[in-house]
Amino acid sequence: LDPQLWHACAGAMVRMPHVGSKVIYFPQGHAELAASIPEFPPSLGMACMVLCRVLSVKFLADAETDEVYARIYLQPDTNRDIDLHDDSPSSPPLPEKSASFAKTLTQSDANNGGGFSVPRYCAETIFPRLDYSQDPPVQIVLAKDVHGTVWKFRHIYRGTPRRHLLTTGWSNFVNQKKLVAGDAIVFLRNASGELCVGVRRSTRGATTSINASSWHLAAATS
Amino acid sequence: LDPQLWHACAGAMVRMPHVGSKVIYFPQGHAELAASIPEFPPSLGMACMVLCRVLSVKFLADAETDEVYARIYLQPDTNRDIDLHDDSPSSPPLPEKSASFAKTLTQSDANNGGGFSVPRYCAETIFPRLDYSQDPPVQIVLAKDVHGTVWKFRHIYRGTPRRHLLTTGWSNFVNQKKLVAGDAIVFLRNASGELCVGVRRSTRGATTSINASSWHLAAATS
DNA sequence: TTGTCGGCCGATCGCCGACAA
DNA sequence: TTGTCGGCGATCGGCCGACAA
Repeated sequence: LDPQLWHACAGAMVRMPHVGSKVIYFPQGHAELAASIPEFPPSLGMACMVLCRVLSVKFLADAETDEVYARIYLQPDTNRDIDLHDDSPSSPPLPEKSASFAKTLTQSDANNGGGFSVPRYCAETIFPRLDYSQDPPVQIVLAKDVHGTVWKFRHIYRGTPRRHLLTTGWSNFVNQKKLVAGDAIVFLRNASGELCVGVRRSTRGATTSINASSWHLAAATS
Repeated sequence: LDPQLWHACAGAMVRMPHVGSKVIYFPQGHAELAASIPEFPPSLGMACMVLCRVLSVKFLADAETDEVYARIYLQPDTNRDIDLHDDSPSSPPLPEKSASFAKTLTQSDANNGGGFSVPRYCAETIFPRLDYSQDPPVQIVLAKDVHGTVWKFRHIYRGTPRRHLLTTGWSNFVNQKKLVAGDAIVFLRNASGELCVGVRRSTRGATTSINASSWHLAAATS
């Protein structure tokens, strides 16, 4: 899974810690977010926070919903003094600028009767160059999702006044991904120049839950 | 799950042992059918057959495919002499006669474009009585599947020459159950007079596999 | 008796520009 | 610039009897 696509789907608010950096783990905060109560090793005691080292970070996406998440392995750190200034706890903006664009789906976008209204900025900076000498200008656009699956869209520039639209292929995408108005779609041109597409679901209904049983604290010899 | 519907779906070849009866369990035969190798308790040794008592028999149907199967608990029997004559190892034909009819789906039945051609015998003996004074005779038929879900079909007697057909509702049933030509459908009128419907999938592709991990031999104190 | 086919009609899908926010 | 709407043409689902096996 492309880290840039992952970050574009997660949104700009999300910063992930680097491997080797120090973080503070809050068991209670984790427990409150988890769908079921995670089991903590008794050695941890009832500490409200645990200073940890990040052993590994894996960027993942749910196979069904495409929702992105990360699996982070933590090791309790023996160094008791909480001095986080020497570590950069959050990842800096990615060095390679990858153009991305997110749009929340309108009712018309999500209606199965129609297509997708592409904001001009997205069409001109993210999509492949369109040949405006045609009338109307049309092209087929291919985009990879988080699983590597390629989706095909007909991209046309038409109407009065002129606007960019995705028509054929869009309806299929909406149905397969079960998108509804309010969900967001992310288009991104990654470092290799490939067009990618991701989704960011609206939080209505609190569908996002953390599977507590998949969480483990690395056993610390301390 | 109605035992009569279960037997109708399983077919006439399938006979199930009664609770309390003696059976011979063949570990190797079981292992060859199972998807993964079942683990046998070491106390069993390498016996090629084990004389057992039937502790319980539960008639079940797969939640996804509707395929019927049974969960049977066995207890190794201390009585070493293999004299099965006093026990009736297989269930006799069910005492209450419940009319049932099975038909293998033709290409036309499975085509999404069409309906289901009901053999006359099935329509006249299994289906609810049709009012032939109408022109054409039509009725709505309700049928319960193995999960208790009720399916609705339009049953009409029309055409020249006249024949029984299921039209509206049939296509939906075929799609939901993922039926293809070669699969069989079972109609049955159970003891309570309710119409039931089951499926018996063709064995092409050997989709039926036994989940070995769900099998256990009752620990015998012997 | 019943499996397959072509006809046909209505529903739905989805592409379109008009219009207005 | 772009969200929503009504129009409308193409496609598809599905009901029908004809016909033959």
